[in-house]
Amino acid sequence: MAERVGVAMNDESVTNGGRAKARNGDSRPTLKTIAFMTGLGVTTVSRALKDAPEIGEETRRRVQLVARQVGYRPNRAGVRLRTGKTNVISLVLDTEEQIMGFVSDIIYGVSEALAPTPYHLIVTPYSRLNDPMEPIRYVVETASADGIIISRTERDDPRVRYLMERGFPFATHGRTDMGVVHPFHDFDNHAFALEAVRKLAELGRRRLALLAPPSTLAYHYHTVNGFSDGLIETGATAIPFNAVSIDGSINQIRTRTAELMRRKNRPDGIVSSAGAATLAVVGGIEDAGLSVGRDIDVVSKQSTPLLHLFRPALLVVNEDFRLAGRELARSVLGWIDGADPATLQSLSVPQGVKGVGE
Amino acid sequence: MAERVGVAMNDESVTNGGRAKARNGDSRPTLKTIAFMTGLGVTTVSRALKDAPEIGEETRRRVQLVARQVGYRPNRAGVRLRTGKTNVISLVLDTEEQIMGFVSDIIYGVSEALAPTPYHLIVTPYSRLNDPMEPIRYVVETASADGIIISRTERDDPRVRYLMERGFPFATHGRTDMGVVHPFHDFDNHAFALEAVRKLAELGRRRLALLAPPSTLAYHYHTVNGFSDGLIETGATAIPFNAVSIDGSINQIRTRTAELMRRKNRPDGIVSSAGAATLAVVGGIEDAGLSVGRDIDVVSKQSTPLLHLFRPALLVVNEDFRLAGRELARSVLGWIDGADPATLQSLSVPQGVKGVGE
DNA sequence: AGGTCTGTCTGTAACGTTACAGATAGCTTG
DNA sequence: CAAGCTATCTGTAACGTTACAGACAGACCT
Repeated sequence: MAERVGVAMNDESVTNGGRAKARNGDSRPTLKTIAFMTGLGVTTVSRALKDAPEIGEETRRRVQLVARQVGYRPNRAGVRLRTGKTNVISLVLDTEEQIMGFVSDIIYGVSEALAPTPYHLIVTPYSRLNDPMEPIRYVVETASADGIIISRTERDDPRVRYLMERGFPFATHGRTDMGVVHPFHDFDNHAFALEAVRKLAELGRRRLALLAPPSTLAYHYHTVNGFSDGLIETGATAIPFNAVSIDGSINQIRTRTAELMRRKNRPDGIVSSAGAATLAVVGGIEDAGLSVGRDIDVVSKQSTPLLHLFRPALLVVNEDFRLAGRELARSVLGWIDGADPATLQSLSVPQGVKGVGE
Repeated sequence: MAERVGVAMNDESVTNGGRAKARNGDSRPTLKTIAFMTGLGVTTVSRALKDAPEIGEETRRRVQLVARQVGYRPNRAGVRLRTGKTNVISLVLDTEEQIMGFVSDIIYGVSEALAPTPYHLIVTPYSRLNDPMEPIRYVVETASADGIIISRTERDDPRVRYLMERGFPFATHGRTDMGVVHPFHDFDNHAFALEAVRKLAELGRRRLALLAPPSTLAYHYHTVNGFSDGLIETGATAIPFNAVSIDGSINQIRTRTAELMRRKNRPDGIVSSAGAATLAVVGGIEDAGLSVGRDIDVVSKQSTPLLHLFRPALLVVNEDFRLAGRELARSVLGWIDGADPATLQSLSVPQGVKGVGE
């Protein structure tokens, strides 16, 4: 048996005057409810709640008090229909993405940044095997979000071009190389690869291989360039990894690594751009009868501090994806709020190569 | 320079008659656009598009053709405001969740199931350190979704109680033990633990420890019961794990395991309920100077087939979280569509304990 | 012929919000 | 004292959709 709840109201069906028309207790309060309770017009209530200038101080306080009392929350559909503002950020994710939970870290990071705002996070999936433009077009055409966060950014990314043309707010995880200014957050992969090579050189390693991101992605180039710069600086030699990237399957990476390690001129140092891939690399090394830390050293990025449990001799550089999520969210929100995109770019600098326990 | 697009329309500001009022080419088409183009009323168009019965066959086809041509997509805000239907499913996630990407797998699974529907997925984060009811209340009170997916289900879960009372559609990841019928998807953790014990017994292991889920969660009990049943069946002995669950930190689990392994009556078999935790367990075992496969065997659940790369001797049982996501989505959608909740429960059966390469 | 039914189609109102264009009252100003 | 200002507050209309209550024609009965 339901208790009688709420304030008694004259639910007159006045169609034109409208002042007294209001819902009774059961459904959630609207502006009309508060208007009725305070004896004000809905317009006044609406403005009072958003601190508009032409509202009397006392009225404002009264309205806000009542609104708090009845637990008023603006109806998103109403706002959205009227203003076109969705209060939604769309995170576009590739469902082919492999293993290891950096995706959840990004999501949590974005959520964290969105929590104190009225924005909701909606996940828009796609498969990179199909058309990567499709989800972007969908969001823009149906205006289902106020901003978009993109990952797997390419050097010349059609999604970025499309969104720039339309002036639709977005931020990319990873920089592009298109000569256009847009918000992004990126990890400094050049610095990562450079420091990795330095570390390996320091350990006396001279023949280095790089397991890079797929060449379609922007940060492939940063990584490769950092690696090259490191080779030049240290005088070490590059041993090419045979047609495989961190996007390869576990088994593929493992096999290719084993092949590589059985060659005469095998590497004595490897730089790996992803934690999960590194597990496969180590598997391949050991398949070839060799041992990490003795025959070879491996420097790997990792997003979760687990690799040392695997092989204590591994060297790691941490990449914080939760931070990335936060920064990306801050960037899109900034753009939506009208900030200059040039000020919404951030780079996360690696904190150095670490051994076990460091 | 923008091309001239779209059909020329008389944008008369007829306020009452209304038939001819329509937008010109730039913004997205609405029912009014199609009504104008076909010469029909908006109501007719609306009904024709949803295959309502009282629309003539030819009219229906004509409307649908035009709609397709102009790329009509219903305005979500309009629908939502009018009908109260949000076409949104909320996935409520704990941001304290540790490591390893099973969260992304669930998200991808849910996305997959939602893709062919008009539903969007919104991620509603919370911290289990604060009030777990808060996100649920928020979604229900603001009617910001048509259905909710809950994880970290407890045996007697207040969220389930709350939602049942209000008849709000939801599905839980994990069963409850509350005597109420509600949709869920669960992995058969009883079977997992039972099979794990059997396998260990088969290998001659007699003193078994269990690293269980935290006792707040429903599947803690399934796991513990399966483990117990296995002990009874095989006559093996339980060695209690000292106050630690898979929710513990990596270091905590590692330390506790090492302590355990240094005791006189140390276990010669361990069952672990989570892949990430298992890495720590193995770390602890080796800290104590012992070796997996020789001094002890470990059976672990894993969501991503990576553990064998870590220690080939590990035994694993796979849990498919993408499948879980799909099933959870199907369950909520089913409830929303009015299906009997009793038919929306599913259990995923472990596919057996596997060694390397199996 | 008059009535009723059926198959199609129709306009109006409403969901909750905000932009806009006033309205009112009290004050100041010339 | 009229005119103008300022500080507050107001109602109406519109965003795009669907529920509802018809309206109209033609067919079918009696």
